[in-house]
Amino acid sequence: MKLQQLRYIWEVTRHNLNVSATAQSLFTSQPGISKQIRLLEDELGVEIFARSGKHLTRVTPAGQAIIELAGQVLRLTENIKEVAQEHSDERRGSLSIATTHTQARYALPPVIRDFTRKYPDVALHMQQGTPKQIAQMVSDGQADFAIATESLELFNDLVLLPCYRWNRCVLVPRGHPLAQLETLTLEALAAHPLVTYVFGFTGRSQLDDAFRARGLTPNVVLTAADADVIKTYVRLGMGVGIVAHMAVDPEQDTDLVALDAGHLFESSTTKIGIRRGTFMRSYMYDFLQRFASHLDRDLVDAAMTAGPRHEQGLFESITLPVR
Amino acid sequence: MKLQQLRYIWEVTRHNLNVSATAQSLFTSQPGISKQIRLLEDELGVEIFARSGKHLTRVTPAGQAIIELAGQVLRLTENIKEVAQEHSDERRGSLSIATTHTQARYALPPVIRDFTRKYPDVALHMQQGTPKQIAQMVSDGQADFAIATESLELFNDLVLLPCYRWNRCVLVPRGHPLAQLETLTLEALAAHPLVTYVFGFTGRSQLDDAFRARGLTPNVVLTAADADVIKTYVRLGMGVGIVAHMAVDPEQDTDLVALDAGHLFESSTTKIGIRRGTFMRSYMYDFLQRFASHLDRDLVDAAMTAGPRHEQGLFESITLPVR
DNA sequence: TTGTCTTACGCAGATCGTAACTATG
DNA sequence: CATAGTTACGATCTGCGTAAGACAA
Repeated sequence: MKLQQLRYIWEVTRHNLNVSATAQSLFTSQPGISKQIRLLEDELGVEIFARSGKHLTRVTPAGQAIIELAGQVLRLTENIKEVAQEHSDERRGSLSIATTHTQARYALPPVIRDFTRKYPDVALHMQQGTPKQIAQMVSDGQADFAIATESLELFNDLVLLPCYRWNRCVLVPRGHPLAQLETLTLEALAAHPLVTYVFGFTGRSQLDDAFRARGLTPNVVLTAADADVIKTYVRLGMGVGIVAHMAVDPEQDTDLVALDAGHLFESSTTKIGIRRGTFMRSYMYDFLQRFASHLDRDLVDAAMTAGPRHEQGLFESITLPVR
Repeated sequence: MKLQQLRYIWEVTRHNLNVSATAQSLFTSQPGISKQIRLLEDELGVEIFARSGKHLTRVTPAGQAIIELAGQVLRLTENIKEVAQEHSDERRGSLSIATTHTQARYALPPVIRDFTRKYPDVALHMQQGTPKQIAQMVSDGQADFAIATESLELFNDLVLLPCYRWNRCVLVPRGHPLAQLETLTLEALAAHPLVTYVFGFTGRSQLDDAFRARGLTPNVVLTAADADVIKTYVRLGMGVGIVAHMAVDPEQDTDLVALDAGHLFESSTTKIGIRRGTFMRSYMYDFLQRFASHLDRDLVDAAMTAGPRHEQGLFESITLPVR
């Protein structure tokens, strides 16, 4: 059994059992992979992939279990490399952050700026995606941190670190009737066409919940994955925008009026998800604390080593900042 | 990074950093190991072992972490092999049981007999040792099951499965004054020289506790690791024996009188310890249930996947058999 | 001086890529 | 007929063993 063989079966599975495509992505030859897989199967005495003729059609039950274990092995070898790098040069390495537009655009910039300044030799990758995509990326080891408000709890191999709470603003053009109201209500909102986040993004579910709880059906005419797009359509007069409070820029958005909506909706909590078992580089701890100052090393370590679904208790006594 | 390199650093550590001895135990050459370790260190860019001149003197901090991870990798590769074998031939394999004399001599024989009859192609190894030794063996992966009454809880990488409860008998030669008493008391026992188990064996601690709780100091004149030796000395008139109830054979021990002592001592619980993360072969589940019928597959799986120190709750509602 | 690791060197086996072949859809 | 996997073969690399050298206890 070779590490490469384990890598091959893992990668072939990730490429929908297409050996040729796997070979391309690994910059090696297709026969090489085929042969190594055969050799592994011979050594183990089990078929890992079921073949119909010359095509790999599916993973055998034994293969399921073996590939799962192979994945664990590969992640551990990654950890070994990380440990080695940490001890050879603790300021050099890489950090891959998967996140949503909202975080990337409004929450992360100052943190990223300071971080790259302090760690010029840490290669920083930022990948954008839907909350589910980014959670999947971290779960698969393609990224180190998932930063989002939604969907992270669906993956139970992720440790979730709550970072901050936030609430919403209603955005209207100057002179809009809603801006004249003394107190904003859900009923008033429901009377207007709305422009807000796509479902599955940026606390959209809390928004729907609030309307439903009052028996109202909001008239959402347009949804977008990010606040910049939403603002654009509010400016066009398509409707009333509902965005995260942090997405309002008092300097840039002078043509719009932002009405606080904290009393209308439950606040949402933005979290960082990290794969359980990930080796944490020192600069990773540093990043976490820069993003959310209560996330000190001890707390993070405690959360990472706590059993699945046990880590939330650690945060009960902590008051999260509100943004 | 190669699996062999990880195996080498792991084994070298287990052999007190003696490369030559490691090479011998692995039936390979010493330069081969040295070179592979060097190659691994070069690749990782960290020293794993600190050297003074040409001798490996200690493990570096980075090495500590790397070796720990390497161990996990190696255990996972073992699991892969087990999975493969389970799927290629679920009746062939091996089972290594580490246990104490008491279990091997009195509790296990019928189970072993039936088991080997049903699984002739499972190579059964039985290793005897002190409770601490056998727990260490399972923790190190040298054995699959640790069966004992004591010390297993000291290793928190073991899942503990309670099997049965048992109590003690007092053994005296025919005609001994204690045999005439209507009810046996601790005070009466304390008045006689005692022969019983060595500390750390077979529930010895419960025995000491009982005397101490009554403010008595037992006069233990002789201790042994097994009941056969104890009986021998009881026969020689050296003292009164206190052994596990199951160690008394009504047919063989006709020259001795066994007085039940269940009312004098707290009962002890014999447990099976299994390393967390071990892949369980189907015959292993079968063995467990033959040894303790309440240990069905679901219960064992639940205990194995429960977090450290959480598995005990699973057994709270189960009444263990008494032997 | 003994035990132990390192360096040097050569062989056997393994890996990988190219190219030709074959089966599937 | 195009796509994808297998077989065949040769160049290269790697791992391992022997033998000789170097350093500590």
